This record gives sequence, structure tokens and C-alpha cells, in this order.
Amino acid sequence: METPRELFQIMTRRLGLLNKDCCSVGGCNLSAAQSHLLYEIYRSHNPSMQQVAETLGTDITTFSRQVQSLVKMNLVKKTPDPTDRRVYTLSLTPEGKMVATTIDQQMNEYLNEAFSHMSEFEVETLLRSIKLFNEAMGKSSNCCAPVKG
Amino acid sequence: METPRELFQIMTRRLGLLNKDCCSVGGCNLSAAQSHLLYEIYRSHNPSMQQVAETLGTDITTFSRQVQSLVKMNLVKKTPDPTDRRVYTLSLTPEGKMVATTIDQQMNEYLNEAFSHMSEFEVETLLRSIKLFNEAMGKSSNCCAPVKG
DNA sequence: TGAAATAACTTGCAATTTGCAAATATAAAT
DNA sequence: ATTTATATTTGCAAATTGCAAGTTATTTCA
Repeated sequence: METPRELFQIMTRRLGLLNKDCCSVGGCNLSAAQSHLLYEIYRSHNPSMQQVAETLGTDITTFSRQVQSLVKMNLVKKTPDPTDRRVYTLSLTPEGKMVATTIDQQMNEYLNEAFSHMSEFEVETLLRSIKLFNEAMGKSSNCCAPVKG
Repeated sequence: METPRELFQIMTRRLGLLNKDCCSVGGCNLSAAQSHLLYEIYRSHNPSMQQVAETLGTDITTFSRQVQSLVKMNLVKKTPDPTDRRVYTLSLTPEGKMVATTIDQQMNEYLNEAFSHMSEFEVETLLRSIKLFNEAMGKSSNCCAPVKG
């Protein structure tokens, strides 16, 4: 019987590969890191640089440059916060939204393809389990910084 | 209700952070990539460079150098294959085994800590589900190269 | 008020990591 | 034998990383 770690390691590896493969959209060829960045901006409401960097566990200086390159690609917009001018607020450009949703679709398509090898009940159980697990990891403050979500 | 992708994205991110945090053992400070490498050598029986690189989806030239650095750290041993002298077989040194199992323990400890916020039944269900999911991804050849395991 | 401390973000720089193209060395095929 | 294919390594140039230090804006509190 596999240990939990083995199960997660294999799954993580595969999902990592998927992440690599799935984030080329049209002309844009994003890295997995950039894809995560886009995703996080997409799902949160006008977050600051600081916030996103911390959520993703990325060094803030590295993050600053990652954002710069996405701005240059016209996927991300940086808006100065009117109430605190040290802060920049991040959002997606229309093009960025399109790329983000396309990546999302590609990922879901692949996942559904994998799910087609499972019964409907098994899929539902899996998704419910992962949801619970994410919540559990959120409560756990042991090893790595808790990431809200 | 979250899409499958959202659930997996959050989980993947968190497990990625865990991977980063959990692979420092004693003096050795490994990257997540090196930890994956160690794990894969550990679980397979005297694999060749080529095999491991492909399993991990790593470019072979990058992989060659990653192995070199692990050899230098005295965690991995490269043995020329007697039946085909182009091939090098990879294995863990005693020290490498120790590091690999220590990482494994650390990961399992953290996972168990997270599991403590779930019922026993929920944990069992989660693990069974992931096992099924891994098998399903193995059958799916759609997007990213299938990874045996 | 107005210096000193703190916070958000950026840049300099040096080290590491990456992948393509080309090289080496061995094996298989014809 | 010569060509072709396979496994691994090296050269090199580009991209990515993180620390230290810098800039600009805000807070603190004497």
C-alpha cells in the first residue's frame, strides 16, 4: 500500500506536467509560474503585488519582474492604489482574461478526459475529497505557509 | 461550485510550497526538482538517465546536470551499464537513501498533520480517490505525456 | 511638526538554471 | 565497413533566481 506521500508525489508530478503543457495560448507561451500568477490575479479582487507574491510563495523581487514581463505582454495591468501610493493593484487586461480562461478551459478539458476513465461517482467523490483536503491544509499551519483559498 | 481546475490548482500550489519547504535535510538543501529526482530513483530499480528524465518530463541535458550536482553531493551514484556502455544506471548512495527517506517522512508528517483536520473516513476516501485518479491519468494520453506510476 | 522607522515596490548584480545545437562514445543495421 | 541510431555530455547564450541596496510613500511618536 502506498504512503500518502507517494500518492501525492505522483499526482503532483503529473499535474505539474499538465501545467507546463497547458499554458500556451495563441502567441503567448507562458511558464507554469506565469500561469499560476495569472490564475491568482483572476480569482482575487484587485490584489496588491505583495498579496499575490505571498500567496504564491514567490520572492517579492522575483515576483516584481514576473509581473513586469506579463505587463509587457499586455496580459496584466498595474494600477497605483489611490489610497496608498506605495501599493500597486493588479488586474488582468481583456487579453489577459482571455488567456486565463483559455488556460482554464484547457486544464478542465484534460481533467475531464482523465475523469472519463472513472465512474461519475468516483469523480464526485474525488472532487469532494480534494475540497475537504484543501480546507484541511488551510487549517494546518505546520510546515509551509498557509495559503488562503 | 469550484471547477475541477480550481480545486487542483489550489491543491497543487500548496503541495508545491510543501515540496519546497520539506527538502532540506541536515546540510543538504535540495530544490524541489532534486527532491523529485531523488524520489524517482528511490522508487524505481536502477533506472537509466533517459528513463528518469522522461518520467519527470525534464530535458535530458538539464537532467544530466541535475544528476551531476547530486553526484557531487554524494547522494546519487552513476554506474555504467555493463551490457550497454552508453547507458548509465542511477542509484542512491546510502546517504542519498537517508535523505530520500527523511524527506519522505517530513512530507508524510505534514500530510498527516493536515489529515488531522479530517475524519478518518474522509482521509481514507481521499487517498482511495487519488489512487483512482492517478490510474485514470495514466490511461489518459491526451495532453501531457503519460507518466507511469 | 518633523526626524526616524516602517512598508511597498524596483533595480544592480552575481549565481544558478534552462534548453538548443553540437560533440562524444557506443551500439545496431545494412 | 559504413551508415544510422541511441545515450549521455559540453558550449553557449538566454532566462530566472534572490540578496543587498535603492526609491518613494506612509506611519510613528518625541
